[in-house]
Amino acid sequence: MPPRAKSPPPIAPAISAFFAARGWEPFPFQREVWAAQRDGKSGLIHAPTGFGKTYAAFCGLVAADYLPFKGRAGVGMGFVPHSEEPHPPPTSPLKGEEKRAPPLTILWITPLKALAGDSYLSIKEAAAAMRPDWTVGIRTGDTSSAERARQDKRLPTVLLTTPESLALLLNKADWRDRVSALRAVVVDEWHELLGSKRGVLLELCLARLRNAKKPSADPLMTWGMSATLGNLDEAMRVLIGPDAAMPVGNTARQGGGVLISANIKKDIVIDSLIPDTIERFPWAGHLGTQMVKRVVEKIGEAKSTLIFTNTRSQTELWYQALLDAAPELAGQIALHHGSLDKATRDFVEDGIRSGLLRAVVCTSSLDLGVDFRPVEQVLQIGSPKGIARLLQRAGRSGHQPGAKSRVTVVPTHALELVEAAAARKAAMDGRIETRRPLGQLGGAGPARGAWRALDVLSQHLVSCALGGGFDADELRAEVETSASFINLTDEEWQWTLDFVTKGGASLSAYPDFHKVTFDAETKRYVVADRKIAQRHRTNIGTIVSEASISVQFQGGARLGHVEEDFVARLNPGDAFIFAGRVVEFIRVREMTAYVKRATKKRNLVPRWAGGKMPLTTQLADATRALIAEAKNGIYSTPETQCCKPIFELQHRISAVPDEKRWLIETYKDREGWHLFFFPFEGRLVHLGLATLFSYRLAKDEAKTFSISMNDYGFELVSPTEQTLTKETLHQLLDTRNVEADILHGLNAAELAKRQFREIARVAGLIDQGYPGANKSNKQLQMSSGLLFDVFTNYDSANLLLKQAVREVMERQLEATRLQAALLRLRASEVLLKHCERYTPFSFPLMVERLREKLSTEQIEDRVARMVAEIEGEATTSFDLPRKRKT
DNA sequence: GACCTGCTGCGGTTTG
Repeated sequence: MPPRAKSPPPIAPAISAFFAARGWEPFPFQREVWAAQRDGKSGLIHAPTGFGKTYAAFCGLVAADYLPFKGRAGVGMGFVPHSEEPHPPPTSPLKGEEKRAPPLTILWITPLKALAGDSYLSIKEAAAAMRPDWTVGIRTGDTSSAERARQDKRLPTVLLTTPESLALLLNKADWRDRVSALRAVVVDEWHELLGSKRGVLLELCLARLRNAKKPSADPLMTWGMSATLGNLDEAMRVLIGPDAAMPVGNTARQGGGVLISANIKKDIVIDSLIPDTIERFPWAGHLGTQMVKRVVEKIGEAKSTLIFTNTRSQTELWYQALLDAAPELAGQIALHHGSLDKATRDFVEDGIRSGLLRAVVCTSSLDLGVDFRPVEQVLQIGSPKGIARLLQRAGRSGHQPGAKSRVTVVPTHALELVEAAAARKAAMDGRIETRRPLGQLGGAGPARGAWRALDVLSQHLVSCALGGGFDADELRAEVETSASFINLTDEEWQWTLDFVTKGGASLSAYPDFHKVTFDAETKRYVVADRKIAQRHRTNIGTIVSEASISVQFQGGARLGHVEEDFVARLNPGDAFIFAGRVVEFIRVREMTAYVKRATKKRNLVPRWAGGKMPLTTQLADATRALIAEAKNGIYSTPETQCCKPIFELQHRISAVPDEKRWLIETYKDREGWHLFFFPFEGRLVHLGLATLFSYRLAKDEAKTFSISMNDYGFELVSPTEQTLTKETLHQLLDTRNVEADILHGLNAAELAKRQFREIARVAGLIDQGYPGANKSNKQLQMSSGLLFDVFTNYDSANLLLKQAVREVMERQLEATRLQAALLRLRASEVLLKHCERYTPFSFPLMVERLREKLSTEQIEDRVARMVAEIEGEATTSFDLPRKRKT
């Protein structure tokens, strides 16, 4: 008989003692969490950070595992178990060894490696106090090979990992044995994964884990933790899978999910830095550096400040601007963004934690992750773009129960003041954005135009073939239990299976694409080729980044990375600002740009091609509502009050729209006929509308339009006469054939081709190369472009091609939102104004368009002239975005 | 000497 492990201490007192020893309040909804976990249910916990969600979830699971499944009434913190009879301590399957830790019992998934490390410390501490027999470990890409080897022998009782590392774990042939004792999966920051392909990948892995449970075993619990979302119930359903469809209360096995939404009152203060005189405040621009003095003052008011910006280059510029304005801050401020070297970022993060740094200028790289207690205030430079986003950032300050979170929006142009006020109103009313699962549009459930991420499914099929092989029917049934693949059609399933086995219709001649083979003996799909297996494992995951070049001091430290295109335009001797310093470019060798400290003046800042986030629907709605107030002479916020002169001018020379009326301005000058439309629907929808309108206007007679857009509206300019009547407008707003017309108007093939790169990568059509030896962007784009052409010509039914078009429609044009916008505009009255000059609303659109076309000198002249024209009505300066001279 | 537009995230190995 194998020796029995030492009995763990009674659990309830251990949990109570753990909390008591630290003087912690229990998590306010702890009873609910634990009661659900005791009954083997799954669920989602939503509460502000700093209230002990992690401990609540973990301790409950510890107790749930410890006590027998039936007949428990509760544990710890005032709960008393019905039965004092604990589970028999786990015994080792390996003979002759003493005191083996229990096998993998809890899987803890985080979207960030850093978060895994952070939670590890908390969990390790809690486990040590309650279950000294448990082991806790981390497995991410950073895990050492020694630790990997240890884990490969035997996984720890609690394993913290990422979705990608979990997928890799399921690639191992014996994964089922390793998870046979698994009781619960916890997904931290689930909202970060939901709505992306990473989330889809995780859904598939969770379906695997659930399905691997023997019917006789206790069910696998899934617990998620999420920030505030407008659709928490949907987020929970997607996470916990088919459990959610079950009625609550029959048996523990069938219990539906438990949504624990802790409406803990968290004080959040949102305000704006109001410019001294709005008359001198820009109408356009994005940089906002004219507020630098005010920001320096703000920094002085708090012990520690996070300054969020919207782009990486803006971070670099603001860091320099702050140092220029307040040289005494040198050494007390730092910057942080995703293209900086990890060592620098770690250094900065430590500086915030220890309170050494006064202020850090950052991008959303600091939105999430480790807790920064010393942070007292948050500044947001420029539009926050969304309410949830602003709240997330506000939450980085006042990071403990009872403390106030505060964020101050620093506007970069006048209308951003209105956005800030709108965001505050919406936040106070609890109007928070939803995050829809990928491919699911409109209301709940698969809607018209819904699409499925078959690239992720393809990757998953190969993983399953590697992870012990699969039976097609069984796997299909399992896949369909994940929310993303509910109602998967026969065609989609068969196509994907063909794709991984034969490479689809056009690649059947190439054995490299026959990844999965059918093994007649075992009657299972497997991966027979070792090379294919290895290549698959090195390419797992759904994140596709732009290829980049590292920047490194010659013979010294790495600074971070910039994009190929930027480096391609540099000549040796050129200086640029990067990582908060001025460096001089020397040369490129093997995907590394070598630099040295620059003696000359800086003149360049790298630009990165990142996402162009539009104003969210909720924030756009709230902004329109405040503008409508202004139209009626109501200025209920300090921000709109400040903007009063601008609204009055807009009203005088054009009109101010409201909820029932939308504004179109026309204007004619030497350049041609200008049409300005102001739906206030966010820039992506505006791109779609601009494309749609220009296509429809040009359908009958050949015409060309220049287009520009921002989050408030868009402009069409025609060199030939273009007038607009209410009749033509009616035709423009026709909701029929919208997608077809947009696809005609856009170079859709080109867009889809670009989008296809990501799909080809995720589906395993192209390799990224080994980490550290990544292929260049051009290589990737070339091979994915080649495949795109091959499919288009020889395999037009390829479902990945169709997915590429859907992704362009939904991600780049927000087609669903566009349809809704059309309906709204059709139902509204139009205010059609012919204007004699540019207005506060149209001015930014004009600047936006000129920026694309004109050189710096030309644009300066033009803008100066335009400002002069407006002068007298209201004077304004402008913060003009400039084209870089290269 | 002006003045700068677009976020984040992960991942492999081992046969001497």
